Amino acid sequence: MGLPEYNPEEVEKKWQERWEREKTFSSSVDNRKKYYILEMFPYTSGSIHIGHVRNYTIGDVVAHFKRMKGYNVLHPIGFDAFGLPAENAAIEKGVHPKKWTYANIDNLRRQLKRLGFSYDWEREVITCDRNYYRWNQWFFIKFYEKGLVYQKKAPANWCPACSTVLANEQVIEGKCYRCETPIIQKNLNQWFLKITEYADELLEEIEKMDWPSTVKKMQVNWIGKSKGMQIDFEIAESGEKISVYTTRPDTIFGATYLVLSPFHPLSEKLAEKDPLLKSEIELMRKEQLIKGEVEKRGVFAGIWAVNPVNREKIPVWIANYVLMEYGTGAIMAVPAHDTRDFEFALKYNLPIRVVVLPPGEKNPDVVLKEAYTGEGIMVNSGQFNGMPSEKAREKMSQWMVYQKIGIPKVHYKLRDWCISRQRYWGTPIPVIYCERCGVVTVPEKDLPVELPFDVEITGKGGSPLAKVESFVECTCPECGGRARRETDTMDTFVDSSWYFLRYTGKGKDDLPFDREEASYWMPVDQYIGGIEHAILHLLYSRFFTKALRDIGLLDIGEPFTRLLTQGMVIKDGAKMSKSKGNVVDPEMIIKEYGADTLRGFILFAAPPEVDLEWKQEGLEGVNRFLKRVWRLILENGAKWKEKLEEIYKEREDDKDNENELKVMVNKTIEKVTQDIEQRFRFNTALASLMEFVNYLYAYPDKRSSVFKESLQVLILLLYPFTPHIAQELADRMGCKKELFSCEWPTFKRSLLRSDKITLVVQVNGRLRDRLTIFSNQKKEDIEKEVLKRDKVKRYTQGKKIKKIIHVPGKLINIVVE
RNA sequence: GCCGGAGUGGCGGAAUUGGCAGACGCAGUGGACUUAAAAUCCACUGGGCUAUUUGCCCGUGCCGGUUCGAGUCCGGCCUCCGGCACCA
Repeated sequence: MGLPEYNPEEVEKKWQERWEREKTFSSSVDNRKKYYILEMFPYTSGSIHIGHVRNYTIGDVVAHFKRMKGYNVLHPIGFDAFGLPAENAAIEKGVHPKKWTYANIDNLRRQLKRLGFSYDWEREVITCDRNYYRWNQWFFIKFYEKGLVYQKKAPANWCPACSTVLANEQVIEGKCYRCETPIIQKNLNQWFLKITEYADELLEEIEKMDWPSTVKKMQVNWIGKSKGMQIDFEIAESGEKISVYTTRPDTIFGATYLVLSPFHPLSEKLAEKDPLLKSEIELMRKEQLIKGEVEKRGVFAGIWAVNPVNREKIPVWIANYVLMEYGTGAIMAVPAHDTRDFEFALKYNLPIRVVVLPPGEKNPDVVLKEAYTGEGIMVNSGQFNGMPSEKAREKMSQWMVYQKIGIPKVHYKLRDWCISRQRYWGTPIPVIYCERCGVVTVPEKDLPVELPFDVEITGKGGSPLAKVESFVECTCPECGGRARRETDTMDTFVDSSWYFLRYTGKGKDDLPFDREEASYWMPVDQYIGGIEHAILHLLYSRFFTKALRDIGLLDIGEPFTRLLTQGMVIKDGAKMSKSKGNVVDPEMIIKEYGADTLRGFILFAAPPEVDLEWKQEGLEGVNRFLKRVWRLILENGAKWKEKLEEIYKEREDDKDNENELKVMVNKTIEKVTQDIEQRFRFNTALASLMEFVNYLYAYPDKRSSVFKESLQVLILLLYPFTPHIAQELADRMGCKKELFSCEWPTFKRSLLRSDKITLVVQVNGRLRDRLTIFSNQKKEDIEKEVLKRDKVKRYTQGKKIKKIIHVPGKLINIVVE
């Protein structure tokens, strides 16, 4: 036949080299409308895996599409390069973390280029570069000045295996998010970012975001806002105050005892006087430090409190189920209406008094089998008896405020973000401890505090930096006296909280990012990444953006307008992982089938947000499709046209064929456009392209100019998905331009439907017949014709027609009795 | 326990606003080409009853409802997946 065969490796390398040489996808500020598309940058351990390929392919489709739609597209990439794995490699293999990391980056970069992603490589960001992490330090100092950073001694989540502190968000089911070692608590002096200051704003604005509702919900739950009352109880003997926090002030008449956390200051005080109590409290403290549910235990504190609403004397207990970190560290126990209090009261035989009567219940002294936590009618509650509990909640709150017993209070589950890590491979915290001046931040001119290269990493005995004397010992920038440097480094989530801002400028080093460029490009229009970052990274980035706005560096408060969370790639029913041995290496696939086939398959196999089951056979299907496209184009050697016009022409004397082909082309354009633009459904977009190709193969008149233009449309529509083959075929057709600069084909509305339509005919909702009609036929004529059909008569004969439902162009349903 | 999400052929999935269930692809079956294989092309492919086609019945996790019409909406369950979890 003499047609060149499809050789993906040759084609792909040719264009990849050209894209690199000519910096094809480089972008800069201009007067077009901008579009910032971003995928979560890769962590620099090892090599690219299929999950990355999925993430980046989705982004690349959108980037190409938007370019063709005329947007000025920013599509950058970089590397998240600090973190524990680099140190683990050092411990296991004896490689320096820096060498290991940069070697990995070289490999990742090569692999990404081999996949042909349209990145602007001039904007590459590497978070372990001194020119990047110096800005982490600079932000730290700015935040410190603004009061958004503080240090405190606090019990910290400590991972014994990693010998470091972890943030709350990094503790998953009581275990380390990285190594799954059970977490213990340790009291340490640590640095915190005041994310709680933004709790309300983070909560309010999440509602408005075009994000998946699951992610929004997860963040809302994580912030965990609750509205209630802080109520003061008095200790009977001394008149001292104990404040409790409750969301159910309406149940206060049912409070039959009070409970203190074992960490409560009063528990501490009582323990001092009573050695027996002290040992009990210490035991409970230990129990509480174990994450997860522990059997409820408690002890009578030996004192009594007075319920402010009815002056009743109630016992004070200390129990392991009350947390010091939330509310006031003390609660009023209402066993009748709280499941935990109920369980505890049963165990220690404490009184249970019903104050909210469940609907249908008449007896105010009913004996409950379990706590009733719903709403109902108030009983045993003095002047509030007979009121619905929702209303009582409001009235009693007002009354308590008036009586000066309590005040309304809002609490959050969100905690401040602890950023101290006792590790080497991270950003040094720019703080100096001076014997005379105390805590001093490093002056801006001395930044960056550079991470020393010569260090011994053993994984044991605390921070490796603490052992580097040349690093630790320094002079105080204020008094010039002897001082010591902070040896903790920052959580790597700090690095990823602003990298998207760094991309907006090209390597300017007098500022973290150029304000003008940032205000042009930001916010990110579309962000794409794994659902596993729903809380951590996405919440931190939102906080950072707001904090940067408040120190005057940004005009916006939300970094990511639209978010897509892609599903995992699964093989043999499990997430791909080395330990399970079910990993598929993208490079092997590329070698065998080419990058276009890999990209095509991963888009075709499932919608982006759904988990994708890896099936080698499916890959071959997409490869077959690309080969079919290759042959279709080359066999019919059409010439590339500057402007498409034949496919939009409407002519009365069109042959059926021709009209149908035009409809097919226009419908395919519409479908692919909508699937990319509105729905992110690349699987159905590709399916419609496959249908289109099947149709073109079967088309009888392959010499017509409409057919030839159709081939060009096919190439243009295919380009975002499988750019190399599309570009090559366009080139062979004589296209002088790169496809990204070609216009995305439009469709003509009047050509979305052919003259002849197949109408579905139902009788009583059941399909009985099909009828071909002309789109301009009158409604009444169609109905008459339908009723004459044999297949219809069979079901309507001798029956009364009640009504006819006619959905024009779609179906007719004849309803008979 | 609480909060999300999802259940459709042998498989991945499609059906966008309530209107032909199963697009597209995989696997499978039959055929063409071939000395043969690969590649490619063509046809069939949810289940059952019919058996010449026509045709009829059943079918989207289960039970019920709304509607001319339900995979889609409503009520009640079941199962699986994800998140949070002594948060007062």
